[in-house]
Amino acid sequence: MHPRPTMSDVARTAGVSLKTVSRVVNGEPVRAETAATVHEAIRELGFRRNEAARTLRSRERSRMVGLVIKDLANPFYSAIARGVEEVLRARNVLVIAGSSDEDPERERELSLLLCERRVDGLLIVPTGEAHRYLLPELDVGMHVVFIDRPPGDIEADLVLLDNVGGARSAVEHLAARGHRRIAMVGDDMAIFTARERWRGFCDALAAAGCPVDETLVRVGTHDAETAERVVHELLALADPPTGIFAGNNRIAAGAVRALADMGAPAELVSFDDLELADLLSVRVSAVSYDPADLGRRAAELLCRRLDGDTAPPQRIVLPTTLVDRLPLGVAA
Amino acid sequence: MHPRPTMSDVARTAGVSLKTVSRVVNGEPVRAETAATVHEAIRELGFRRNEAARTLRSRERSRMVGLVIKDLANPFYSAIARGVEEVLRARNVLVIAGSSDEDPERERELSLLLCERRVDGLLIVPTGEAHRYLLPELDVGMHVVFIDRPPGDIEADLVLLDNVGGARSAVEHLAARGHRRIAMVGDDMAIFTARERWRGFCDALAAAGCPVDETLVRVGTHDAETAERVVHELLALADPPTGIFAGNNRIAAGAVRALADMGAPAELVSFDDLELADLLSVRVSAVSYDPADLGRRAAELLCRRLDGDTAPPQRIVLPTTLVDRLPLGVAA
DNA sequence: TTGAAAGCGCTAACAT
DNA sequence: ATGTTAGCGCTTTCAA
Repeated sequence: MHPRPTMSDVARTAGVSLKTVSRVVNGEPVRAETAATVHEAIRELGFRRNEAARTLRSRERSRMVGLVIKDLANPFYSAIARGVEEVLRARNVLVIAGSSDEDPERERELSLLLCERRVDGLLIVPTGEAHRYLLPELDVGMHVVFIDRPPGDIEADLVLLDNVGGARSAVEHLAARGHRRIAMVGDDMAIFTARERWRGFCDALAAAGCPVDETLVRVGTHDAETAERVVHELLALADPPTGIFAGNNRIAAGAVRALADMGAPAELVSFDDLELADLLSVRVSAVSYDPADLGRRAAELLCRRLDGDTAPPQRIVLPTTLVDRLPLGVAA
Repeated sequence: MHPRPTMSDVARTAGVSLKTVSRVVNGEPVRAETAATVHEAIRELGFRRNEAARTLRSRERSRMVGLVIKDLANPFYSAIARGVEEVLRARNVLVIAGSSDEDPERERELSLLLCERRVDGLLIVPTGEAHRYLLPELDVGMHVVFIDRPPGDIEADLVLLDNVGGARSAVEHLAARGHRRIAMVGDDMAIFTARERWRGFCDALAAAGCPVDETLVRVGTHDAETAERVVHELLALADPPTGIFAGNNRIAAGAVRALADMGAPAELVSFDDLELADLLSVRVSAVSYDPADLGRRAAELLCRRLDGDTAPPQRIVLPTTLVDRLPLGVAA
């Protein structure tokens, strides 16, 4: 194993100066014969330019951006990563991605590690409420775009889903099918998207002239197992719901289990679509959207900032679509 | 917006030498009072050390590894990414991840970009058959571990699933249930895993004393739509199969659609498990495994190499588990 | 067209 | 305990 050759090594081997090698590597004008000699030396030594050194000296951007998401393995977030990559690839920018696991401290740690690496920008699906630690970085020109949820205590660019509108459309869908007793099973209200979806749920009920029945509202449901239990409880009520709005796909999966178990005595609409939904034994309509779009739009916004856009912080809201999979005709 | 401060700036503000700042930042012994002054200046200026410069000078590792997978958004590959991250986080190593989209040229481009960034190692789910372009990098000490498929024309560390054994267990499962007419719907035979699973299929049939019926073998099926059509065709045969082995989850999804459509006249086993499989209208057993393990094992192997292990290229094969979801009793 | 010298932001090796 | 000098691998600047 040889040590990694540098431009000096190439220069020595080719019998030219360091600067000439630099010129060849950068495609600057050099006599064809000289260039050939240098290329020969490059091949012989297996030289590859050190991008970190180049960036340091030339004061160009690092062409890396940092992406902090909840969980790389979660399809929702990995789709975001993919959208980000799609946009940045065109600019030859690489993505350093990391999972925060919903731990604000880990999110902070990761973000600051990325700043030390001098990424050109940071894309964050925030977990905590405290983002003041980014202020010094914003001050010295780091660009940050938040995705899916707003940051806690700073103003910054933001790309969101239309959580309120999506939830509203789900409940309108149920109301239009004749349901009056509509339940909501939602996630922890500490989560921004859960609060927004709850707002949409209430809006739609109000618009439909249905009072909100507290006994039919179960927020704070964070996993599929709990959701399954909660839906069982709802269906066991004396006056059970005939329509159920599941606040996310984890909850929907639990709800599908409970409904399948009880012979589907209620209709289900889910925020987030489910894999192979058309093949499930229980019909489920869904508030659908392309999570990759969140990543794409955030990356595009970041690129505009890198290109010098200094407009005040933007807030982009992406629409959702309702996928109707409930049986034809009106229920309840 | 201030320019980004350097250690010199901090030194000037604190009225000390550059080296003293370096000492403080690195936690080397410094008089408490001096340290306080320096910390004050660091806070005031919003200084954060440039990791690229540090790495360049100290000749330490970059603490970044590159991960090249087929598609960041695909749950199989994003789970690999997650496994990699899990192992590397403990070492404070960040992951630069990119999608090759099954384009060997893109894979090459990405890998070499990562080498220019001087990542400490490369984890690649290879797509092409040509990996000689990595030889110069291997020669100067770059560490490469391949995941899920072997590289084309070089020797290197490798972490794989037991494709042959998994496929064999799937077909044994069907044979044990009394099936004699077992079909295989497999992916393109240009793909390593498809070839291996085909081998397992043949092995198991031979062991069960079933001849391989060519009319029941449909390889070259790359997407769910094709799989659906192919399974329809199989079921429409004069002497149709009673058991079907789907070579991957895309194919299984198509097969589930076709089977649901025809009233499930055959039993299905899939290589790769399906999301919410227990809730599908068609029962499907699966050859299951933890894709994150592929990433973890590969990252661990890489770490051993970084720690100086110079043993010859390793080949790690991870076992699969059969998840039996077919109805009790013997079919066919 | 080519080269020599300086320096990006930092640490190593040596002063003091 | 603190500072000075040199230099990581490269590009910039300026000179030949």
